[in-house]
Amino acid sequence: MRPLYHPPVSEITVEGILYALADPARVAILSQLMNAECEQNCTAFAKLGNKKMPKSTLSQHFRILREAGLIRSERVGVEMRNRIRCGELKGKYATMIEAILKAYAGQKRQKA
Amino acid sequence: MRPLYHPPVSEITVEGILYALADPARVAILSQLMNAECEQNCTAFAKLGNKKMPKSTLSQHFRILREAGLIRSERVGVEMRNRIRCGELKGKYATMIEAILKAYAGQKRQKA
DNA sequence: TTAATAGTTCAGTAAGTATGAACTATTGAA
DNA sequence: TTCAATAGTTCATACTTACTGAACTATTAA
Repeated sequence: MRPLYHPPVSEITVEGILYALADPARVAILSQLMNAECEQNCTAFAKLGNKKMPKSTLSQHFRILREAGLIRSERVGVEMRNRIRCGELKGKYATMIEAILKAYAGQKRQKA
Repeated sequence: MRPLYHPPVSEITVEGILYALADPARVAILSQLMNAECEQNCTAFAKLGNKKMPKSTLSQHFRILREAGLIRSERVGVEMRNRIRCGELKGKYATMIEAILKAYAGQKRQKA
């Protein structure tokens, strides 16, 4: 099992972040991680938006979020703890990410 | 030649916009359209970011921006005039789009 | 008509995505 | 230890999507 790659802040790009967030499932994950205010394991997201997701798919979503520089994953015992890279993203990308999450939230509210 | 499709505001989605803007070429187009403050034809973008782009590729980029609801294209004589759907996007998505363009601009400045 | 301009569409290939199945890593018994 | 359970990761394959040269469409003008 290859070690998880976390890009340094200097390698994080706007297009990488947008690519990662162009999928509602990944935005839902990020959103939940943000609200949780604490790290969560992957299984906490097994069913997002009333549809259950295969764990392989979920794993890919986490990889993409991780490699975009949005989250940090760390193994603790049998599980993988994920948390937002808040401190590192602040300043450069915080405004954009917040605006995206807010727009998604507004859209979700409107559909309901 | 099939008629160009412009989604109504109700069909514009956050994920669609993010997908469209997850490509630097398309962001460059949108950015230039925004700064131009007037409509521009496609050829105005033939070389973005110091690399010339095949016109078929450019055409696809415009189609994606159009179908995401970000721009409106209209034939005028032989050329196709493109402009941002400013008024329609205001309120719902303006903040997000501005934040994205600003983040891209910051990134570009830093690379230079 | 014919040519020029400005794209659009098609076709083929290349690259990316989703997911079941198999595998890895860790913990906790028996 | 060995076995099972838990929590993912990686692989293989099918499927979808993107890039781009070539062919086509639409408009204008000579």
